[in-house]
Amino acid sequence: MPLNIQRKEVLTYGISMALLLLLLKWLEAHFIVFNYRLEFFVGAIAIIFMVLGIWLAVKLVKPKLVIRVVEKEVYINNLKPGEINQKEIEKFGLSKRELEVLALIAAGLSNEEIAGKLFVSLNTVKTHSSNIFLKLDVKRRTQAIEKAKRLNIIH
Amino acid sequence: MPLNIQRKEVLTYGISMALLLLLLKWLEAHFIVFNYRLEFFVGAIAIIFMVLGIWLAVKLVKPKLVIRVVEKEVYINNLKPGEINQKEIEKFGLSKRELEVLALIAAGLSNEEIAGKLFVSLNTVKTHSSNIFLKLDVKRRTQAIEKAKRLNIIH
DNA sequence: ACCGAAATCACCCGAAAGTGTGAAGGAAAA
DNA sequence: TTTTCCTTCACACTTTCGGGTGATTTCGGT
Repeated sequence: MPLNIQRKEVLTYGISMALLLLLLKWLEAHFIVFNYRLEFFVGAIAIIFMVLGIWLAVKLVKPKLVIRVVEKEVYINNLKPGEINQKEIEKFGLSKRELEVLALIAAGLSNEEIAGKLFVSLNTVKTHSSNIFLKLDVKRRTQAIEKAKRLNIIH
Repeated sequence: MPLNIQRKEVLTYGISMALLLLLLKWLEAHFIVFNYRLEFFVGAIAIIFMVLGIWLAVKLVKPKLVIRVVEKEVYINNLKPGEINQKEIEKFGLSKRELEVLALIAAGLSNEEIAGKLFVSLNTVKTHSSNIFLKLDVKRRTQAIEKAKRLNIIH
């Protein structure tokens, strides 16, 4: 139990103590104390000093610290994993179809496979990918993948 | 000052109080108390109850609750970003040079650019990348990127 | 000293990717 | 209604990629 007793508080306590003893002396001198039963007198003293003790302790004892550690999950980039950055997409003006193609490119599909999956011709996929590269300002599909992943345009 | 007085503690205090009063009675009954001066007796009572009060207060003062929020970074896959999975690399038997080439492929470089960066010929880079595709069991560089990133072989 | 893996390079060929241009239909906006 | 954008497709052409084969050098381990 760490007691952080400061000089000022001790002084206050000392003065209180002295005053109480003075009162005691006065009571003894005037024989008033013996008008009451000894138990009552002792009980009063006990209560007074106990209250004083409680007051002292509450005043001076450093509050107990209970540290409750709460873990807060923090995602890097303010983005939950797998979340896409809509603002970046709008910034580059990528259309819905172009995003589909971009995602499939990043998945490692060839243009022909993409064409098959989207039910369009190979030439269409080529056009889309060319437009993607233009809008993203890249030269190759691998660069497009890198940039798109870095900017959270695709997961 | 919030006092959190619990039933058990109050009981303990009550018993202590009763014992003390019993002691007092006994002392009074045996007239031992009057062998000493009244001030000493009262002082003893005062000190005892003050200590009791202090003890009570210290015991019962509600501990101050401090909530400490610890930010915990959350990563997918138990791997820190940029951390690589050495076991996967060994599983595929990728050499050091092949890893370099793989990283540059994933960075979006062309074979020629990789050759320039590694001070080797274009044919060497082609050989490396072919071996990479064989070891990773993929057909294209984009597939290699996808697989390598998924398995944390590269960042 | 020898072996095997790694790294280097060359050449050829076919496949895939990317460029440029043009065009047509449809939907939404001005 | 006109314009703009999206989507679709074609064709020709260039570049890059990837497979196959073979060769040389270097380096660590037995």
